[in-house]
Amino acid sequence: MPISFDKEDMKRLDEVVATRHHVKQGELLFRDGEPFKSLFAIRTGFFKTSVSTPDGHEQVTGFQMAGEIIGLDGIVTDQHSCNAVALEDAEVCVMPFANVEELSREFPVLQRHVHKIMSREIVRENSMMLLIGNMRSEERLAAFLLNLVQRLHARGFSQSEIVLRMSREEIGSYLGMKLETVSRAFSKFSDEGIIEVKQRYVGILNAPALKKIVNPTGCV
Amino acid sequence: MPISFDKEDMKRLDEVVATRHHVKQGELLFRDGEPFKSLFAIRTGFFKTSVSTPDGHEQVTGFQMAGEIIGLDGIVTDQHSCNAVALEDAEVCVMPFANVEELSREFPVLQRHVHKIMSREIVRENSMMLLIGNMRSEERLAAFLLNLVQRLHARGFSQSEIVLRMSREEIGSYLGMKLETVSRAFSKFSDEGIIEVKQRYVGILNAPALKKIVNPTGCV
DNA sequence: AAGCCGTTTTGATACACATCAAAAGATAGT
DNA sequence: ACTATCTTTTGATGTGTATCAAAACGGCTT
Repeated sequence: MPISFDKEDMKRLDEVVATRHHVKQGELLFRDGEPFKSLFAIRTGFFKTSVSTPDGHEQVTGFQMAGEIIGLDGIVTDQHSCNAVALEDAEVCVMPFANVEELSREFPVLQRHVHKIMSREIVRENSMMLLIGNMRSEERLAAFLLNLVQRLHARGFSQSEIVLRMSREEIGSYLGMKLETVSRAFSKFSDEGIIEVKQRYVGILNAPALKKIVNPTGCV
Repeated sequence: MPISFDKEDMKRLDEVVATRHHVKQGELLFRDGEPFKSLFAIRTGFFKTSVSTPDGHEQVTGFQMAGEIIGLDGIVTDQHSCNAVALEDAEVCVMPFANVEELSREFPVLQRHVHKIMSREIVRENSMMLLIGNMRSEERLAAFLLNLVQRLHARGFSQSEIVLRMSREEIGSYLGMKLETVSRAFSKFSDEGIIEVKQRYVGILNAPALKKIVNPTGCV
């Protein structure tokens, strides 16, 4: 948090994130239809969120990692409208939304922060629509991998190595393609020497090439 | 607005929506990259928002009508990240975001309202990802038409008649398909007697059939 | 009313991805 | 270590939608 607060302020702000919660791999943090009470800040671990069609088809709507906030979908109806599943053992801060709102009124910086988080999610989903609606399968996977390393790198992990926490099927669902197509795209990139794949480990050997796949007219 | 304010309050709240702005058909309300200052509440008219790939491909991210808010994308970076174009002559209320934030701190109902609007947009985009990622072209168009009449009906328009404000190409961009495919789906529905199409006029003759196309296992 | 332009429709063909199928490889339990 | 199960890879085939092309239609200008 960029601004300095006095001790009293800090104590109040701490209250909002006081309680923590552990979620084991495979467990739900919340599910579609459940009453909404709190946002969750991920401390450690990795989540996926997803929505479903009535006939059971799942669409992964996002993958979230440490430092990211989940649960924003629940605000509008006071009910969650998606499922959040831990893809590895995780710890979250439970932030009762009533507290968040109360403190936001008191601390403009926090208010601004909350607004930015929600806006960021809207912008992210805009770009996902662009991705799913306009790109072909290999472009989607390349964009996905670049996004993932970039976020991991921002958290102090390697700039060129990923250990995927999700299956091919989950990647496919997120990107609007079938698991076989995901696998084929991985193999193709691997054959071309752009990446190195061993199960869920992915090494990025040629990042510029990946970027070029996403944006063929590499005019940046 | 559901809650009652005293006169002084109303005056202050009015300030936030004091200035109005007219946008002619085809004109931009804001464009990608432009500094973000205000949200816009649509009073009359019809807008589309879109993002673009570097190579010029456009993805329509939404169609907005009276009563809806646009500009939320700009909050996170203080820059707009999409374009908003009027599809018919329109009037908007300009709501400087600094005012919105200030008054939100003062009036919890307003704060709650702002949060819900942002959350609603997040949920809408989740369902768009599901639509584009999992459904076939005819299902997408059916869902699109149902969504449109529902929103129009909520504004006092017909439950079964639409005058489209957007071209086949714009519909296609929004739904992740080509304009020819949109046209073919329209023709198919028309042949089947589900809808009546004459240019941009669409009459819905058999709403249940449309719903069944979206959700084949009509278990609701 | 004639001519021009952009939009929409319709047809023929091509291709990207889905689907179906099976083998190979990992992972877990006994 | 060995079987059972799940995940991933790879191949063969099918299909939905894109692409290419041209005609039909409607709106606008003069």
